[in-house]
Amino acid sequence: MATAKAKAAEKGGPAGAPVPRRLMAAATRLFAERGYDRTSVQEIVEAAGVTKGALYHYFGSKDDLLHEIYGRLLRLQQERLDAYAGSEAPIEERVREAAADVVVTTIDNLDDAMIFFRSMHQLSPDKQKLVRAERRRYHEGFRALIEEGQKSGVFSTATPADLVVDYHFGSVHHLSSWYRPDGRLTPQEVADHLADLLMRALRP
Amino acid sequence: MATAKAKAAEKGGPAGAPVPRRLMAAATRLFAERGYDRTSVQEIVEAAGVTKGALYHYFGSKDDLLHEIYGRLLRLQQERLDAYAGSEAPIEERVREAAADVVVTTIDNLDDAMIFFRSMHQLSPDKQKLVRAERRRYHEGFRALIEEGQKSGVFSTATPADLVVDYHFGSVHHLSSWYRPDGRLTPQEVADHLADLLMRALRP
Amino acid sequence: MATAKAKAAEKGGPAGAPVPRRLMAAATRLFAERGYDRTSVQEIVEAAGVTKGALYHYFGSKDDLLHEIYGRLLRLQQERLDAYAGSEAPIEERVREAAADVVVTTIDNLDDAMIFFRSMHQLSPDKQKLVRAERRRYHEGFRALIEEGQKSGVFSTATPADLVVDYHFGSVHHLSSWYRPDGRLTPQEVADHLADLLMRALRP
Amino acid sequence: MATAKAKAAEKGGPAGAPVPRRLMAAATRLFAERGYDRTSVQEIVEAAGVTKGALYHYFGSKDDLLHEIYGRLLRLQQERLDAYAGSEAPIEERVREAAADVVVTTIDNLDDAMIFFRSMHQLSPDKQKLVRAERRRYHEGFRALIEEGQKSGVFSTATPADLVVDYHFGSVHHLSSWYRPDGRLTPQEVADHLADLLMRALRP
DNA sequence: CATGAATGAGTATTCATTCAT
DNA sequence: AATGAATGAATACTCATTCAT
Repeated sequence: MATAKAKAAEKGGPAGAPVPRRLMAAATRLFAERGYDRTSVQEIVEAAGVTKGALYHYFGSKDDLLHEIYGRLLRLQQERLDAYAGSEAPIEERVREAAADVVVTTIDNLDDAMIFFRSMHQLSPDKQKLVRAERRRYHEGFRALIEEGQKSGVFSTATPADLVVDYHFGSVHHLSSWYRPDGRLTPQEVADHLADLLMRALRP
Repeated sequence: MATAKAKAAEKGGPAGAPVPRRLMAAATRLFAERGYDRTSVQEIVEAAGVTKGALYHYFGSKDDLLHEIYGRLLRLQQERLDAYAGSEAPIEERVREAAADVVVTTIDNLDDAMIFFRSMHQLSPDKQKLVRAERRRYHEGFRALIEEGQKSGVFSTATPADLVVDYHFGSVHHLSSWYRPDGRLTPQEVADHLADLLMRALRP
Repeated sequence: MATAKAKAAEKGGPAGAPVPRRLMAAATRLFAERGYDRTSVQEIVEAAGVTKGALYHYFGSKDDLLHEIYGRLLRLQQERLDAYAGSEAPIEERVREAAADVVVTTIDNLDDAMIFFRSMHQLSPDKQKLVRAERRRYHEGFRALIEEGQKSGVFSTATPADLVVDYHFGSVHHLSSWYRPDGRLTPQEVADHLADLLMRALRP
Repeated sequence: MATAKAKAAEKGGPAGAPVPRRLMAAATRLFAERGYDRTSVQEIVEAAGVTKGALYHYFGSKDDLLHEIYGRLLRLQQERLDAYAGSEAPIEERVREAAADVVVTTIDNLDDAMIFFRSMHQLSPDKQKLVRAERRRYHEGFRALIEEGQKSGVFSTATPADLVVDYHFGSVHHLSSWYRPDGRLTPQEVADHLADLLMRALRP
């Protein structure tokens, strides 16, 4: 039975995975499909094969599910940015790799990302504040890299670093509006192109 | 009273402006403030100083108000893009100006833009299809400009034109997430910076 | 039809009476029968022959219905007390009559009274505050009468007037716990007995 | 640890007292604070520092806790009334002392009393019947004392004994609505005043 | 043109209780 | 004796929309 559980849990699938994981998987899929407010708690628990009581046993509110989805994506991206920031590679390389990496991980978690950009404002005000604070931390980490490149002369200083970050992340956010897994380009190709555009824009 | 009307009508304000305009103004403000689904029809009619009957006299549904907001913004931007596309100026200049202009008009209509990016998926499927088609037309108009520059050799062909357009428009969509009217930069300055980043990225 | 309405409205009956009155009548009966919290909004609207939407069109919440029931009783009793307070009769007579009258009107509105004493604490805190303030005003009006009698020497001063009022009103509150319309004594007989007990206790 | 237990057990406190007692103490406090229906089983077990399983091990239902609170108070008051009834003192003295005593014990157990008068109707019908029967027994015991006084001529027969009992017990029930431990009068003073009012009302 | 009372299906959330361990 | 995950039915409340006037 332990092995059955382990097997089914691979993707948070409905069979024998732990209930909270099943709920998160169902919520993520449904929020991405029809949006947060168009998804009822009833639909989530039906998709997860549990009852409402079980959901509220693990999550305080529908809002909590949304917040957890954000947390999952934010933690992942922050972790990866930290790795690039702390690397020994030349700044130009670190920025290019970080810029491409965030594209790849966004595409790999496109449902989470779509939910993020569409539904953040439906979070309760206090949770929204928390998310914004974490988001800002991420933004500032990236900005620090850009500024480092500008100070060392490998990047143009024509544009304030803040704007550069917003420019790049606008395109990252936008991915969930147009990227289709069955499209012409692989995630890595898209990532390389977008990172390339950023690097070219930063040439002195 | 005629003067009072004229005065209040400046911004679609509540006093004596035509009822449909007052409804649109109220809906736009409220949708931007609290989101489409968090705004009730009751709140809209109260803010507009009319009754529900009046709203349903002019608009078929709440959904229609949203669709109308989209139409207003899309028509404006398409019009302006067409002007740049049809101009006699060198291609580089036309792209730079179009790229900057869409930033300025987006900031000038930041409420509309915020609603656009947050609430498009809350439109009814058929209206969503309509909007997407118009959006695609706009996208293709812009892509044609990029391709013209690539063919004539003034823009690098390293990145497919489609991706370039998505890159730039990602940052335009993103504006409503970070731009604040009381911020450091004027709309025109932001527009110049973002257009500059695009042009630098396109350098051969 | 206007006459039909008028006829049916006599007791707030369900037939043609105005919807708010029908709702109040249904709520009063059900709250008295099974208590506030054991009565669902669904049951109220069914008993009134309307839909939930109609209830919430006229009342902001279930709580509002309760508050309105209190208001109705409080206004009635305050009005009558004011009449006795302002009368020209000798103080002893005024107190006896007021003391008896509150018993009669309590019995005449026994459902309201029962709801009052059982369910007041289930009101929202702010509404509870309002009710308590009005109740205190009533209490103080009655206390003033007692004190007037004490000062003029017709009532004993052995007991503080406050306690006297609480003593009498305890028995008034208690009425809904034991009085049955089909019992041995008429409302007026009960009232006379209780007023008599008060007057005897107040003899110097 | 044994001493810690002993200390905390003084008031049925949470530390080391037996689990059922801790549950009763927590339930009593919470029911008095926010009412029976506004208190969840979860809150009770948290306040008692145990789990739901433990509660249902000792009590059949939430309802049982309420019933037990009633039983505790009723047993105490019946016991004390029986003592006065069986005493050798003159009837006037026995009534005065019983009337005062029930006031003191009500104030000493004000939480129990408040729960009693507010929440009796929230008991299940059959338990309610039981409680009412015990209450009636108490009422009749007190009435017998009044009647004894009336027959022996020391009390007026102007008022039926039943009504006299209801008059006095109305004020006892009412205590939990106004008595505050930090008020002007001690429990004994209040008791003396209320007993005095009763005795004065009964003067022939 | 405009009203606003009324609808009815829908929403998130709560909670006493059970039961496998 | 005790846990705590899970149930499932019930709850108050919302809201876009309709329609007789």
